[in-house]
Amino acid sequence: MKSLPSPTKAMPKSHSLQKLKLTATKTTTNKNLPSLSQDASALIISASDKAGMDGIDRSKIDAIILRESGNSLYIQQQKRRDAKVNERIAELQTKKQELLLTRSRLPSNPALDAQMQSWQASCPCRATKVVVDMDMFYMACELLTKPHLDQHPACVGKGMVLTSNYKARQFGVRSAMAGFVADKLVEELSHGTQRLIHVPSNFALYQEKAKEVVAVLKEYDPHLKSYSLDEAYLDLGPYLALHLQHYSCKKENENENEEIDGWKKSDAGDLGNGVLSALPDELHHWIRDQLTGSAVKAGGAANDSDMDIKKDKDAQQKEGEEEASSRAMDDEMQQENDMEELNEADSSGDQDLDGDPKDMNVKDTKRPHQYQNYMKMLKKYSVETCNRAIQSIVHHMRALVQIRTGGLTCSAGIAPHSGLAKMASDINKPNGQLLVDPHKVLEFLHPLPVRKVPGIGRVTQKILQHVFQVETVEDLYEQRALVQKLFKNASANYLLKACVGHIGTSSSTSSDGGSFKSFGANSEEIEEDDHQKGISRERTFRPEANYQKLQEKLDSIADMLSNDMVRKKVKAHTITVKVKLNTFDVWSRAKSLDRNVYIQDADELKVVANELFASIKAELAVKQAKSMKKKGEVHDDINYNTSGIGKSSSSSSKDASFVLCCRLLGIRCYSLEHQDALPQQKPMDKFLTRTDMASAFSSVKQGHIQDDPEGNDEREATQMPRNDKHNGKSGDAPSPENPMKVTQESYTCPLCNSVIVGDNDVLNRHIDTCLNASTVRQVVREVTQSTQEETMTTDPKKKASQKQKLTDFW
DNA sequence: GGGCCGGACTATA
DNA sequence: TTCCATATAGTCCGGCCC
Ligand SMILES: Cc1cn([C@H]2C[C@H](O)[C@@H](COP(=O)(O)OP(=O)(O)OP(=O)(O)O)O2)c(=O)[nH]c1=O
Ligand SMILES: [Mg+2]
Repeated sequence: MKSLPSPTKAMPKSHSLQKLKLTATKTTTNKNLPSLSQDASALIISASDKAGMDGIDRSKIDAIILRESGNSLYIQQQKRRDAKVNERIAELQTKKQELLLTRSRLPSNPALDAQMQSWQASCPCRATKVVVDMDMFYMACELLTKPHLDQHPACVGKGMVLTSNYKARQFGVRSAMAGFVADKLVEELSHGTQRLIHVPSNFALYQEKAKEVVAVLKEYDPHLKSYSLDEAYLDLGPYLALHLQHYSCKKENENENEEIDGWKKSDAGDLGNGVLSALPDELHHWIRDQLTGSAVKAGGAANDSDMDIKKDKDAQQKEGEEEASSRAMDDEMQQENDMEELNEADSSGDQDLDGDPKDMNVKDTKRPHQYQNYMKMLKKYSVETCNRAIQSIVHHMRALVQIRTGGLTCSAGIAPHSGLAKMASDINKPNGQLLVDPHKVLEFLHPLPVRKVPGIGRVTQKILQHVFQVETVEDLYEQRALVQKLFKNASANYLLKACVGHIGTSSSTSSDGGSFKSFGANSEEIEEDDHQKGISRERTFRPEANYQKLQEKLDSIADMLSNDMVRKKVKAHTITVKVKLNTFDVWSRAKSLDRNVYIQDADELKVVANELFASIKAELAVKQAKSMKKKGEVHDDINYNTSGIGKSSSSSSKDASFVLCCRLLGIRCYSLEHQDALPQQKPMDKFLTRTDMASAFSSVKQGHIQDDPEGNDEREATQMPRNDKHNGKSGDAPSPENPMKVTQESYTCPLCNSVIVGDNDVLNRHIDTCLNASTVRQVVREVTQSTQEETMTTDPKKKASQKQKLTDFW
């Protein structure tokens, strides 16, 4: 029912929007689930409205997607997920009613409004933050050598669409879509006229091209941040300042800049005289050298003495020319200052010149005074002048990217805040750019659908829509009082800041648990902890139920991950194993090693991973046992117990044993530390044993080129007899998995796998026994684990005790 | 009450 | 027939320990 309002198209330059304003009360009465589309499709399909200028009816696209998706296990899982979201929405609606009581809206909160005012006021007075986003990146890289492909709808990725060209987008084909669905879209919507071409992904190529792009961009901002291959966040403040300085020296077109003279003279003096007639290229080279020159110094210092940067401050200062600071001076920073001192924002920062302790104490290490100086310089020029200049600079920059990469185009957003720039970069998407005037932030922002705000995804959007009747950012602003009350701190703050344009770093949301996190803001603030937080590997495969085979897969993943860690020279303190059942339900279990214990070795990783995997299996068994007991009995239908655990094959006998059937396994490591920063500590060497064979992997390495995320490679898969229902359980080996089918009236306990003869009562009694054995979990763990003699483990003691229990239990 | 953990969720490319 | 990925990161909350 009620389909989501078709997302607005790629927002043409003019911000004509379509906010269906549902004024006033509207839902005061319907307490629960007003009009939540039980369809689930709301959360599942569409909702994206990417830049793919489509010429085809959106409803047709959605219809095909829905039809092709059918009622697959995947879709079923999506619906379960959607149902949970609906529950949350219902809860929020209730809370909202409690808050509102009879009122239609909350009274304004002066404190809140003041706070928002300050956020708004902290907006940098010039738009210098730039976000560069490559156009259909992967595809564009492929088109470089296969330009003919662009004449047809095409995409990168086989099983999954990683990205697509515009011809394909017209048919609704977009990122993260299943390949077969994409095929159908093209076939049907072109009336059989065209077929979607799939290009295998080639990460090495994308990385290579990305490197070329970054090389160009760094000439404009040596401190740029890029969070993915196709995106970069830069702050052209310094560049812009030097650029303007040059021209103002050249001709006095700007009256406003008097005080700035000091700067001009000292820094660009020579340029002012000798490069007056510098061509754009020469000017660029000069500025580039100015920036990179200092960047090198600053960068080096920063990297080396991460912790002592504060001390370096003096040193840096005397240098005078280094401006590494550009990074440090960030929206976020300003914001923080504003928060505490609720003033300034503009002109100030003089004090900073002499290491101000207060600023320092806050995590922020280096306080780029230099950066502030550049910003001060910019203020000497009118907003219009700055806008014009930076537009031109960015235009040249994009052209340079295209030239240096042999044809790749990109789009850019320019704004006073990185988040805004990010949003702006999407608007003139194919090979275009857009600047958000510092004075017209809200005019740009408010008409946009909230989904456009980085950090607000499908779920948050749905919540905002159904609980607050919020469609656009302006609607969100209007609901600020309620938003503040119903969302958790971090989330509420993020949303509130966002609706007044203060979009930098993000966070996550979801009011009662979720969270939305955004990405690094612009060039600074976050910078300091740019160290990797986690590293992981996961693999999807044809659903497999044989535990041993699954263990082998897990081991292989551990090998890959270990290699990655060795390459990156990091060790992990916490390991988590992720499992996706054939039902698409995901489970994970984590374990932190003993204090100060970090691992990297493949074999050690395998031990921990297997342990965790076993524990997942055990817990799922318990889960099934409980649900089974609750339901009163074991039946042989395809019970969809969300745990996704199917009972073993035997379709005839009432077999309660469960078979953990997964379609994906993954290992994630976090709490990372650089190996060199760790004391040699090899605690409990005796347990680590390690037959050195691990070193075998160290060889080769083609430089961690990310694997192809696009589902099916050519991994055997595809073929395989697959007997009807219940994916075939091959003749399981000795593993406890598929207990030989038992004759009628006998059950197999999902916990201990022992065969129980008797009726349901008997079975339930037995299950109770198993469940009551508080040690079940550990037991199972031990069992599966025991196979790996030499269990290293970080807790030899605990291990021992478990072993004890194990023997007791059994 | 602070800090660490673990597990579920959300988000982005 | 086939038949929905991979890698990273941040938030929130309940538990547990001290
Ligand atoms: C969105 C998305 C992108 N990607 C990859 C493929 C994309 O080419 C690359 C960059 O993502 P995007 O910038 O989101 O998309 P794009 O560059 O292909 O197209 P656009 O012109 O709209 O910017 O990241 C994925 O692998 N999975 C995803 O879910
Ligand atoms: Mg892109």
